Amino acid sequence: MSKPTESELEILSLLWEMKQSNVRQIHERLALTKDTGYTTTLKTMQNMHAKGMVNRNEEQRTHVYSPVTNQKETQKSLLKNLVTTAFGGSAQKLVLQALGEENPSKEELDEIRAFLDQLENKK
Amino acid sequence: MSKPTESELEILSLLWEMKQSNVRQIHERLALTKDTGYTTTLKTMQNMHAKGMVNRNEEQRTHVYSPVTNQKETQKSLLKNLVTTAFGGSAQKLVLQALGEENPSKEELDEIRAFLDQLENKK
DNA sequence: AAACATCTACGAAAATAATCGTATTAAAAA
DNA sequence: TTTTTAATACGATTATTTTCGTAGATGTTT
Repeated sequence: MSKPTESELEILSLLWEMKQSNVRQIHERLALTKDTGYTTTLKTMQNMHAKGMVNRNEEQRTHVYSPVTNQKETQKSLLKNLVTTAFGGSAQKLVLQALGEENPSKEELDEIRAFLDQLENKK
Repeated sequence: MSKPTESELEILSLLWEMKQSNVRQIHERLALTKDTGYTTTLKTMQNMHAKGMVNRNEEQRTHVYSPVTNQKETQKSLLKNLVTTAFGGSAQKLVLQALGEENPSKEELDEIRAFLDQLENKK
């Protein structure tokens, strides 16, 4: 799967959230934060379909789109890409940096600790 | 500072590592992993200079480039961007996902734990 | 049925990124 | 000094992304 562009990722994010959607719904969500035309959204979604990034149900006149890849899959590849290009290949550095910026709550810290323990037990 | 493109980020990474460099050196490093012409590298670096992304010392015929922003700064903004666009704004999710992929060593796990403790003490 | 609204398809334009060829100039070597 | 090497500048080309206008088809309302 090719790396989604910024615009495509915006739409993908909405599709993950909505499971499936037509162009109109996506467009209205986008229009909340972004000044863009309907046909622009349409075209982007058509492009995504042409790239095999989304499924399209054409049974009805109003096509229904859904993501091909799940969110985790995509997040994984984007993360990997960022680690490689910006963190010299070190996921460890990315994690520490992200933690430093995040200002996590006590609960979040504990959740991470639990996860670390779980990782360690696997070994 | 505008978001660097993929090519620009490759070059930035090398500049962070080398502190400063001329075009030739950067190009030779790039050429190890990528089939690209010298003038392509040159042009990209000129573009980066035009965007204010790198400094350029023109005292010598061979110009010397250096990064304007440090690595952390840039990593921070790229991370933030990824969290926003791909992780629905949740840095926590990004951290957990990254940890899951990383398969960290015992030492790395301990380093993260230490960092978590340090974060907690700050509160 | 006529007018209107709302789809998709299609193409084209504008903006951005990536690539490279050529010209020119300065330094180094012969 | 002549030749060769190596640097920058500049423009052009290609590819990709973003954007939108228009046409045509299909519903919906009056």
